[in-house]
Amino acid sequence: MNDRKQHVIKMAHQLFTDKGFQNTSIQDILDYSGISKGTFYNYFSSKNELLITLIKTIYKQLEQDRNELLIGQDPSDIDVFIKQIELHLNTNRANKLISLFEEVLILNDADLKQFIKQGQMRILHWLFLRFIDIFGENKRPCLLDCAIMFMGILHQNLKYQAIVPESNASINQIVRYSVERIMKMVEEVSQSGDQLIPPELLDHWLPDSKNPGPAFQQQLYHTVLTLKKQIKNNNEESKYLDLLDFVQEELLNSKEPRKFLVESALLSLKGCEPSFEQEILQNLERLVAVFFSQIEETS
Amino acid sequence: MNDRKQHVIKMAHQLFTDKGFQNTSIQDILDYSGISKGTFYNYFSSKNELLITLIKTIYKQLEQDRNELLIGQDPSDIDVFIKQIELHLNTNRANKLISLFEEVLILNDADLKQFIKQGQMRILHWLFLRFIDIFGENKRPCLLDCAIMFMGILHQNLKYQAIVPESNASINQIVRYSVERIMKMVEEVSQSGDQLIPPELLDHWLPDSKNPGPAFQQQLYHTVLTLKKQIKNNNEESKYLDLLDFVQEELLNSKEPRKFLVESALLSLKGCEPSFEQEILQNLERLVAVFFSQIEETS
DNA sequence: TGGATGTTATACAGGCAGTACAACAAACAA
DNA sequence: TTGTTTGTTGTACTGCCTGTATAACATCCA
Repeated sequence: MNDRKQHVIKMAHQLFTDKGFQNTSIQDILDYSGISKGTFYNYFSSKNELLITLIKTIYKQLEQDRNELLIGQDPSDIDVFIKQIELHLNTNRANKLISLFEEVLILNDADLKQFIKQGQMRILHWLFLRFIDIFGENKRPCLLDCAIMFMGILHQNLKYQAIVPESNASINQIVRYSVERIMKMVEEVSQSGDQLIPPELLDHWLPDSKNPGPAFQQQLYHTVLTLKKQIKNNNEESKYLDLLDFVQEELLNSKEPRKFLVESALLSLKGCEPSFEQEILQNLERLVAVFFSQIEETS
Repeated sequence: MNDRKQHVIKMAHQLFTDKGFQNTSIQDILDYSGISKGTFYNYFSSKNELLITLIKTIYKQLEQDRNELLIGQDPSDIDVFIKQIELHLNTNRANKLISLFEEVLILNDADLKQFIKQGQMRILHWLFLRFIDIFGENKRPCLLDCAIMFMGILHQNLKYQAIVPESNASINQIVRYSVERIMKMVEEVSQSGDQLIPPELLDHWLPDSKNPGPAFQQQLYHTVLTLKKQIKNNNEESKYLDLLDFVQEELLNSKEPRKFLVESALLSLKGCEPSFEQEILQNLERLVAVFFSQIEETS
């Protein structure tokens, strides 16, 4: 990435943590980082896209650091787990990521929402896998529930601890307290046999990068179908049908999907706007974007 | 409140739940409710103020309904508690309050933030008092922590349940599951003796409780509850229970509370002095006095 | 009948996001 | 060297938003 672009991201990050995302105007970013409007829109299509790249860089680093803590250690060692959680929390706090996340979830930007939700899903997935390390494969059925509840317990404890006037508890204490609770809870839940969400559902939520998950397949299939129905009356019917088929085929069954071809196809489809409902076409675009972002992450 | 103003609030509420708070412009509200800009700014100083009054009306109703569920019931009955929680969640869902809340917490409006945070504190406080009802005074030291964690568990379970494709779990199941967990957890935590936040801090967070309103309601209801427990062994038990219920009902839900009746009831209660802890009864008297002094002030 | 109060319509100032475009700068190839 | 490409700048513009101001109109009540 460009040095200059990097610099803009850094300055924007500072502004976001100082004044909040919403409360930072693009003009602020321009002034603060000393670039012109034209350049900004050359780098990013919007403030949201800037935020996405910002969060991506932070989290890529975090996941790497977090996994390094595990190298050469016993994965069932609870102290290692606690260290990893603390790393998470400290990163979050240092970058004020939580408030940024919350802020973003409000915005009516589908892309951004999708992106954040996937990030949370990845954390949940990681937590689930670590719980299996720690508590054992035989407790698997209840461990997704427990991972979900652990996030709730931890966040809530942190939130109210922050309000306490003279906060006498360190992050370490809160994490240890929360971990203590979840350890007992895992025992209790696994004995009771209760289950809210079977862990298999994780695969639906978190499409395997190279092998798109069934949920993704279904969504794509459904979207394409809806679009196909809408072009019934068009005179260039077959052309658009072929384009849609191509996109679907390339995403689902090609080993190395060619991004440029798919995007070109989308562009052509857009050219026939009146035939399509705007919303559905945007859905397709979103799906394609999600698909390729996952490809690029893993490579 | 003005009928017209009420109507504006109603229309705005609909727009907010449909399109989100941020995404609804004042112009939208003007068009949708058919008033002019001048009138709007005559009613409210800003969109934020409108939101505050909106949330206030909803929550006033909710707290009343929620407390009514308890009248004449055993306060330690877990099923009553579950019903109250469900009422909360259903109201939240029906009004899309949660997203509104989250949305608001972002905005850089200090008033609004304060208002919402106090609302959350009130819920937490209520939860804490209910936990004392349910689990007993002797577990008090850990019950604020448990109330906090219960909120985390419940919200997180709901959040991820909502993502499940074919949500086969009802709200009732989720609440029951969460309550089951917290019950076991209370036992565990109270035995371990761990504590994160001492319950005394609640008083620091909450605004002064002298002024009536929701805080007053909670105090009243809790005082009455404590008294009820103390008369368990009395031979004229039912009579005193009825008296207490009457006082609570008259203060909270009557449009024109009859002072003479309430005071007569207090006198009768005093007649059975040995059964009551002096201090608690005086609390009740003080609350009643405060209540009527406020009534007389405003009339 | 006349004043108080509430309401409307409209114009206006100031701020924001995003687009468009002409002019400039630096790198690079022939 | 010259011409081209590519990135950058500054500025102007559209369109949407909030919040203020005000003249004209409506309604109620004494």
